[in-house]
Amino acid sequence: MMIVISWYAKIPRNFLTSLSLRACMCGRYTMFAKPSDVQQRFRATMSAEVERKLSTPRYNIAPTQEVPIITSREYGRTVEIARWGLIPSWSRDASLAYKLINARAETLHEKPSFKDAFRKRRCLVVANGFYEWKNLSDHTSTLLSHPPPKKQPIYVQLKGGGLFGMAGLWEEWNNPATGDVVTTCTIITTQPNELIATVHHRMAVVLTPEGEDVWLHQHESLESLRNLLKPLPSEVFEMYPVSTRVNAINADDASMIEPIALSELAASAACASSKQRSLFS
DNA sequence: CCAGACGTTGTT
DNA sequence: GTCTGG
DNA sequence: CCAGACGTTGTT
DNA sequence: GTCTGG
Repeated sequence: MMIVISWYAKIPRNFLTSLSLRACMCGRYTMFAKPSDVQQRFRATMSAEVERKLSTPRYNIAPTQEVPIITSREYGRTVEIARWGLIPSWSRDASLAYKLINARAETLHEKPSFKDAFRKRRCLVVANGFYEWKNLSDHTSTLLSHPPPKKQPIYVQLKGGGLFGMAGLWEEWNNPATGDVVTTCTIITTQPNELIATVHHRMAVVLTPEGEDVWLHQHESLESLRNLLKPLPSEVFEMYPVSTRVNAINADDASMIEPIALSELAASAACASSKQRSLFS
């Protein structure tokens, strides 16, 4: 903490106020609702196996892991399980997957990796909330000799903590090595609303229930689909800092989303502008 | 035509 | 599969 | 997203 | 630094 204070003293005021804090979107999220709540919220059916997998609440879902998605089938909506990280059907191997955890809304209609899935395989990625990491170290590092890298994880959810669907795409890939069919998915990102813009320049596309209906409808015009890929207003979200324990891949329990005490906000409190700091209270 | 890439994030 | 680069 | 690895040869 | 794994 003493070190943090000494940095603060060295940073020119105008520099501090122009500091833009950065973090990443959609690299980690939560889904801890009961299977029956998922069914009800999305009017979807699920197999016994899916129900079994959803019965474990998740507070730290990471790329490459199995996640629940909502797809639209001839017989209605279903909850299915997909691996997070899209593998296009034409991939020779699975190496692209770790790169394709997000798809940019602005360009997905023209990218070879997403184009076909955008037309034919849209889905909802079911979530209770997601994490962002505020990077508090980059600009200050040019002024200070040895600043320790500081990142503050922030949890974002709908006010009240309700379930929501993120716009996603899914694919089936045939693994030539094993013959297995692998179902994968990706989460679409777009420009942020004002609240999330204080943290980062991208955000996941969260749909309204009405938007979900359009997104999952099989024969929508590409234009009306693209119109859905916009940020929901700031007013529907709330966010707060959480423990860095979420950094550890294997940490996964309800304490991940507990607000941490202001006294634990060392670096973020020291570096954040007053406007950004107000978000913590 | 064939060969080769096919992506996002953040950081600089 | 589909697009870009040569 | 963060954490952790980052390699080959030969031997078992 | 960059890639893979979770």
